[in-house]
Amino acid sequence: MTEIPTTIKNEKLVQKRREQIVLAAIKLFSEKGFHKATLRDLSKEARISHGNIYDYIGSKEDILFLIHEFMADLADNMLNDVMRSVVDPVEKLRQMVRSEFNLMYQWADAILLIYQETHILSKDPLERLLKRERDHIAKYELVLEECIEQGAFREFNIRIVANLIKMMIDSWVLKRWDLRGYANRLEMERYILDLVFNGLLMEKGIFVVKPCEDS
Amino acid sequence: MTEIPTTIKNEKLVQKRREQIVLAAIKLFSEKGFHKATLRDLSKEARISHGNIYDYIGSKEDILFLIHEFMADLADNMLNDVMRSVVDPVEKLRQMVRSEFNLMYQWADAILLIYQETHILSKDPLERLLKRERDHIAKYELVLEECIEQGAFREFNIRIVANLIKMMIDSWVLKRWDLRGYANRLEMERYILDLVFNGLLMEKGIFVVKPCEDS
Amino acid sequence: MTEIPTTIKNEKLVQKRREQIVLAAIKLFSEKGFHKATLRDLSKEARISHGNIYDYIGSKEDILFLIHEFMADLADNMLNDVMRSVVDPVEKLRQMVRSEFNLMYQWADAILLIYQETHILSKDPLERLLKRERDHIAKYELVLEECIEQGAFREFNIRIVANLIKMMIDSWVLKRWDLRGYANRLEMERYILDLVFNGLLMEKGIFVVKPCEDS
Amino acid sequence: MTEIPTTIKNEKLVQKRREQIVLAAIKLFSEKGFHKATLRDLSKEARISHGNIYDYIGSKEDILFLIHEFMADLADNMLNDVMRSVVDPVEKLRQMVRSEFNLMYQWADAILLIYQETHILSKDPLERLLKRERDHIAKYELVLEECIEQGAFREFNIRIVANLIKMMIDSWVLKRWDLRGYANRLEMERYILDLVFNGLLMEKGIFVVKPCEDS
DNA sequence: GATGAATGAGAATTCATTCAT
DNA sequence: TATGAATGAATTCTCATTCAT
Repeated sequence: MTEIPTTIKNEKLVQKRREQIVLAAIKLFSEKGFHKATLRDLSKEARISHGNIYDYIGSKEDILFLIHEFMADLADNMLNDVMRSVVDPVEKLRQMVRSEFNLMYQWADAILLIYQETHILSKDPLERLLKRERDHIAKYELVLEECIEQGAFREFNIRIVANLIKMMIDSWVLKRWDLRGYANRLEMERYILDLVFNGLLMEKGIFVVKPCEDS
Repeated sequence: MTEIPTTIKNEKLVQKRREQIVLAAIKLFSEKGFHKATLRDLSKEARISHGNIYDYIGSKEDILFLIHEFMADLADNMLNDVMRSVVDPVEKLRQMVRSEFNLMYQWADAILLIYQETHILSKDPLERLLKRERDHIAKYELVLEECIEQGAFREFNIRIVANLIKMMIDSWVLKRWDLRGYANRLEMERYILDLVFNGLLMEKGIFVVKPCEDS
Repeated sequence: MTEIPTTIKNEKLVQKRREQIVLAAIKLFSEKGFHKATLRDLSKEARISHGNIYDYIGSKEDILFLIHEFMADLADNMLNDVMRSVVDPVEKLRQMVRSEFNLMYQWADAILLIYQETHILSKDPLERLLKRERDHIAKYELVLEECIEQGAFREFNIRIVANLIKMMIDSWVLKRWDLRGYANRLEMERYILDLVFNGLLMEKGIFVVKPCEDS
Repeated sequence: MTEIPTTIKNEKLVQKRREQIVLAAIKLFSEKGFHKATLRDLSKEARISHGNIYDYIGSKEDILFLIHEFMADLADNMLNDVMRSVVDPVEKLRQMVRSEFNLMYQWADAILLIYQETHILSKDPLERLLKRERDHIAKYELVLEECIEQGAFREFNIRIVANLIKMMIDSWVLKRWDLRGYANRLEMERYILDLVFNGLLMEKGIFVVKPCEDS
């Protein structure tokens, strides 16, 4: 599925070494940033000789892509599990948010890295990455649609809501310095869901947000 | 206010040259990324000679900081204007969101840059940057508080909501590839406010988000 | 006769594998040059596994030496055949030139390679190589001597003429880009012999090349 | 005339530094070969910092091209001088050969280098190089033509003779190990001219080299 | 203040060679 | 014998930064 070139024939070994590389890279790149981390450091961290690394990747940039694939696989599995095991759509959404939080909590470094460094990728891998991100968001869209069909949610632009929800979850990573200490992970989940479900207004319909001509 | 060192006495000139540098840097860093853009390119773009740049900054990194200061100044002025000219807190919030969108629309590149590259900054300038970000969010907190006091909004963790709102606005830049084509800027403003104000649920209170023990 | 080390006992196998290697190397080195051609490519071309090559050679450099030995063997056999089968010395010379051309025509790549890359060899193998080149030229010297003794050729510095003749033949390879299209192989043979035998002057003796003090 | 890229604006300086580089390169590449000589060594030899070298060339390969240009300029000037100052065509040819020898004597290393390493050049510079070589040979062709017109030389394929003469001269460099000790430079000149003018045969026309069908 | 030539540390990458299986 | 994974020395080139003019 991944087309990163390798000269190694043993597939199992490729899998294993790449995981070594990815894990070491998440750690190192998070500490020093992608550019300041050298492949020499990385090879030490991954316990692979630095020449050998190039038997498993084509360039330093590829590692960024591998990190994303790694995370995307985790996220896919996770959401698929939830979507399979929960029936009620609103509850499903709730569980998805919770799982996403769980994942993010464990892999905060990797997720931040993805936000910060993947713009470095060249056209092709970048497109693949965006495609996978898109597919991820699409799972939320699916559930939102079910919520609306079931009559629990009012009509809304589904894609936008899906993205906004994902964004709010990610804010836990992107704004950690400003949020930590003000809520723990569980509260944060709750706040987000509460906001998304109920909004801020005291009374429904009091404040109608009208279409507005530009200033 | 800025402590970036300069050997130049004429303050006006410093101001002017630094703006040249910042504007050129936003363009260049956005196109190529901070690391791939060289100071040679930058000096060409800024129409300042190569060596002369170092009379106005101490290091390449400083430019990142200057970009943030530049943007933060713009944002401050903007929000201050709104807060001064509007009385009703809910309306004030609405106008703030709109202004923020306006700014972001014009400076999308710079904002993305700040998300992606400022992690490079070393401790001191990074702390100053975070402080300014904090102050920016604090303005939203202020208004949210007013909304609650006035009885328009229910009680909520203000800091979190403020961050979530800012995050949703920024999603327009961070997820542009997934949102563009699904809403224009004005619709996006509306969607966000609608979501924040009213939530998704058909009927208020139907779905109570309970505190939840962890899984 | 060749002292390139090998760990392999079976001599026939050594012979066979080395020929695989030499033929692949001529092709590859000619296409890419000695340095840009990697042993990985070579092993693919030679259909020998990467590591196995080192059971038949000691270093990449050795391959260059093997190529020369291979060519020198061919050339020796060829000249020996001619020298054995022709009696008249002038005719013998003529046939030698022709055979040399024939060989060169088939192995142009290898001969060019030898001119271009053997300077890489280290002292010992280089000396052996030069020795064999010397022996090759010596065969021409032998025949030239016969021609003079027989009274067909006038006295001349034999070694120099022998080298000049060989050089002219090789020019077909060394200057192919400038000669191809101006003469085919057969004409070229004829031109060279004509020049060597008759010179350019209309009338014998008109232009005496005098010993000359330097400018 | 040379399109090798430079970031330096002062043309005189470019000229000067490039000469430093070329002279150092001839020495170093001759000693170690193009590939084994590192740019670090070169920079030391040329007394230019190794970063600075890249302000005058685009890549290591370019140096090879510069060497050829340098030599070709020398050769052009030299031949032009002779052709301008001598009238009699046969004498002109003689002087050209002598001058060529002179040049080769001083720059033997560079000429060998050109034979051995320029095949490394990529398409474009290689074509330019071959063009200049062609132009060089063409000067001999011109003079040969005059010799024929004047009735001194018999008809012959001019391009081929021109190349053969040049080749014989170069043999002094290409086969130095086999010729040195057998003739000094002045004798060598004489031998070549004698051979080219008079041929080897005792009597003119005794041995007619016939067109020959292939074997 | 401005210019642009010079410096040199540093990094990714390649590949001949080794060696366990 | 053969395979192919692993090693690590070595090298080109880049570019932030300095400094003489």
